[in-house]
Amino acid sequence: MIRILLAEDQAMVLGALAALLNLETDLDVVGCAKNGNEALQLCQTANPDVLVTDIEMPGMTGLDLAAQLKALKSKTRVLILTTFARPGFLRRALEAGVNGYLLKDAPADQLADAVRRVAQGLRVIDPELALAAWSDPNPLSERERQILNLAGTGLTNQEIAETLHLAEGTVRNYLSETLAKLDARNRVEAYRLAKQKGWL
Amino acid sequence: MIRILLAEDQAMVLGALAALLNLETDLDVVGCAKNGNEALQLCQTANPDVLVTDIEMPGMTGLDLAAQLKALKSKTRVLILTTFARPGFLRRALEAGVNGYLLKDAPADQLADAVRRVAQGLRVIDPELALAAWSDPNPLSERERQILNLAGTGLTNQEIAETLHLAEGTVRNYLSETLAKLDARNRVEAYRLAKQKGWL
DNA sequence: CTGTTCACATGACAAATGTCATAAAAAAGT
DNA sequence: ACTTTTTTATGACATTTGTCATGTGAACAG
Repeated sequence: MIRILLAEDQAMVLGALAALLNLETDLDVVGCAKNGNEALQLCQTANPDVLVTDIEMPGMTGLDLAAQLKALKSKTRVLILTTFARPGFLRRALEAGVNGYLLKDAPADQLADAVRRVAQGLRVIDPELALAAWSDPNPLSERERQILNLAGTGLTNQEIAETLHLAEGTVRNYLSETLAKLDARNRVEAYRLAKQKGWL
Repeated sequence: MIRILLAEDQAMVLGALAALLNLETDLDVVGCAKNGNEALQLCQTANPDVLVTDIEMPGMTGLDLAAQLKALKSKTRVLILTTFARPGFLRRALEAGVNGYLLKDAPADQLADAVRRVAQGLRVIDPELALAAWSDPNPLSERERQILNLAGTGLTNQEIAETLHLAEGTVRNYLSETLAKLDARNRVEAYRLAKQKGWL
C-alpha cells in the first residue's frame, strides 16, 4: 500500500485529487495539506511514501518544500503536479531533488501510475519538457531577475534602485541588458516572456 | 439521477473532478470537455442537467459558453467553478446567465451540494463574493479596457493606435484617463490591478 | 603584486510615456 | 433643426525609459 500526502492550495482540487487516488486499491491518501508549511509538518508526522504537491502555494512553494525535505534527508519522494509547462520550473524542481514532475494537463490516469513509479524510486518527467529545460537555459543573472521581477510589478527605475540599494542608472543598465538578452522591446514584454519561460 | 457535464482545460483536474462527483450515488458525469467548443457540442448532444465549467479555457471561455447556452435557450444549468475570486468575473457570469459560481478554494464536498442545488433551480453564489461584485463596479469604459489589455501585452502606444485605428495621442489620452481612474502610476500597475479585480 | 573580470556607477542623448489644455466631428437628446 | 454629450484628435511639455560609451572599485586569477 503506497501512502500518499497531497499538497494543493485549492481545496476543491485537493479533495478531487484525493478522490481520484483513493479509487486505486494500492494507493492510500493519508493526508491533505493546503500550504507548504502544513505539508512539511504532515510529512514529518505521517511519513508518507510519496508527496504529491503543486508548486504555487502560499508561504512555501512546492519547490521550497522539496528542498526542505531533501535537507532533512526525508525518505518521502516528491512528485510535482503543476500547471506550468515551464522549463525553468522543471530545472529548479530537479535541483530541489524532486522525483517526478507531472503537468495538470496530463490525463488523470497518469497520476496513479506516476505515483507508483515514483514510489519505486523511478523518475517521472515528461521527456519533451526535460528536453526543453536543457535547451532553453535561463539567460538572466540573479541581479537581472531581481530587477525584472520588480519592474514587472510596476515599480519605477528609481524605486527599484532604492529597493535594491543600487543607483538608478545601474538599474537602467541592467534592464537594458535584460531586454537585449530576451529580445524584448520593453519591460512589459520582457517580464511576460520570462514569466512564461519560468525564468522568474 | 443528476446528469453532469464537466468542462476544464486541465485533464488531470477534469478527471479528478469526475472521480469526485461520481462518488455520489445520485450524480452521474455523462461527459468531459477540455475546451469551450467541445463543451458546447456535448451539451447539445448529451443534454445534461448541469454543466460545471471553468472560466479560462482555450477558444471559448466558460462565460462565453454560458452566454451561448442562454442564447440557445438550453435547459442545461451552468455552474462556474473557477480559481478567480474576482467580482468582475462574477458580474459577467451573472450577466451571462449562470446559475452558480463556486471557487476552487471551497471545500471539495461543497461541489456535489452545489450541483444538486443548481439542478433544483437554486442559485449558488458565495454571498461575500456577491457583495464585493456590486460594491466594486468596473470603472473602465470599453475603449479603456481594450487599450489597457493591449498595453499589458507590451505593445507601444503607436502599435495600440494602429491596432485600434486611433491616433497615438488618443491612446495616450485614454491610458492617462485609465491610470487616473485606477490610481495607478503607470500601465504596469494599472494592468495588474485591473486583472486582479477581474475588470479585464 | 599585477592584470583581468565583474558588479556597479555616471553622464549624455533619443525615444516613449504620461499630463493637460483645447478643439473637431459624430452621435444622441430635445 | 439645434444643443449637448461622447469620442477622438492635436500639440506642447515634463517625466520616465532605454541605449550606449566610459569609468571605478572589489573580487579573482596568475
